[in-house]
Amino acid sequence: MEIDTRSRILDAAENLFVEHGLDATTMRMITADAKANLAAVNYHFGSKEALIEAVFRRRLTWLNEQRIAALDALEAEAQGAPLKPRQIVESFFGVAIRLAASSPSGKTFMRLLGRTYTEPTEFVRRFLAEEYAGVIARYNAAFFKALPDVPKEEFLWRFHFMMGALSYAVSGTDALRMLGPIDDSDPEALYTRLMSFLIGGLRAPLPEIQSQAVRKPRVKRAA
Amino acid sequence: MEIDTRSRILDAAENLFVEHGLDATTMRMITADAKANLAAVNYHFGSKEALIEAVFRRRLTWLNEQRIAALDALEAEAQGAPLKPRQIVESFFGVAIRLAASSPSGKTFMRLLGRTYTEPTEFVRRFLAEEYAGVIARYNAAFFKALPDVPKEEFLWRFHFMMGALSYAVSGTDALRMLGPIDDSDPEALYTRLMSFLIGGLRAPLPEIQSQAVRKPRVKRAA
DNA sequence: ATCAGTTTCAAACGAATGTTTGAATCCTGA
DNA sequence: TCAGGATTCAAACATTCGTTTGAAACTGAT
Repeated sequence: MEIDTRSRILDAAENLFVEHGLDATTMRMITADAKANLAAVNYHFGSKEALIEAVFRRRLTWLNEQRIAALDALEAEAQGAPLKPRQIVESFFGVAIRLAASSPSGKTFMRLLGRTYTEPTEFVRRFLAEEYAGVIARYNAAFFKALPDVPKEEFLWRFHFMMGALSYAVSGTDALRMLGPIDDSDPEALYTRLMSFLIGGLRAPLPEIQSQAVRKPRVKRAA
Repeated sequence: MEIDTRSRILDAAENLFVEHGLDATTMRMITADAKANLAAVNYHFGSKEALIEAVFRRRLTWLNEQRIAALDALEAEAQGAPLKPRQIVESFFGVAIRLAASSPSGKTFMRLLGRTYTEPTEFVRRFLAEEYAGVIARYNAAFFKALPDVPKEEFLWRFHFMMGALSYAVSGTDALRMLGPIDDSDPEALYTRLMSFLIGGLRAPLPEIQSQAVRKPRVKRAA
């Protein structure tokens, strides 16, 4: 037994959460996989909820730091000029895809994360929002600077759609496999494929929304 | 009490499944909401799993029949000529969006469905795949006829990405709300927004995948 | 070698789960 | 009107869940 019990539990939990979901993964499954006693989770983490939070925080904090750093680097290089939308998208989603591609456990985590956005469990959503608040604010500002003509609401929706595509991209190809024979062994290819799709969606002509309120000035092309 | 117990249970279960997830929704919550006795679910459906299956089948069968019908209508009108990719996408995703927009319970169901694609529960995935098999085959054929130059694998990936965007589009704006103030009250606007995004993604330039195998002849534009 | 602090362990806890039971009640057709 | 099947009901079933407990085992510094 090389690694300490705490880390073994984190790893085992991460894998089991992806495979069975948060609720369906029991303490007994986790401790059995981690070759630890049943009481070990409560001893090291306090509760199952605290363990879930620890599993997410371990990776998510790092992930969002990387995103901020990527944006910092881009903005430093641009010296005050607006970034290209493509650069912004690539820095945000690229970090995620690369994490998924870097290691089996990274992929495991990204699958878990993608699924959790829509998970209705209250406390998970709460600290997810909390963990994301800073990053979103930064990227929002960068996008508004890059595309001042695009209404903020339109961009938010597209960002939301992009998150959905990312989620499915990493969230396992189980659903995809039922559509036909698929090769998902090449992470680099996945990155390229997803990026093309995301940029295509982002740059699509803005729809003409028939709003109940006064119509905003129309912009034909997003970027 | 107008409606019969069986229907009341189906409606209550559908709502609760969206709000709390499949596992976290208990028989006691369902029967309480449906104003029925605890034993009623087992009496009318046999088990909780059978109830879940019934909840999905009630809507999903109808949904996919609509999709087939929409495709039939388009192909009849085209008289053997290939359809435009935009038509195909609109007929597949449009049916889903319209169901979500048609009624509160329709929206409820679409949110549930979107979340379930990535749900790891074995038996749910199995009959989901089974229910989708026919539709996917039809749409695959239509797409290949419309875009014979696009490698089937590329299209499958983009279809997968589009499903992700659809999922997030309907799967509640809980996640979206944490990004900023959002108005999701207008289903028509959502339909238009999502369509623009999907078509933009579908028509994006094909990525140049550096495959390990022999490179397929490259096509610069998908459609 | 001793001992305080940390970690592991087997066992049990109460609460909540899906399901079953058998009697009570409702409804319908003869 | 009344028998008989369909439905509802309160109660209990066996399991399983996350958590707690108190003793045993281990660890490293004095």
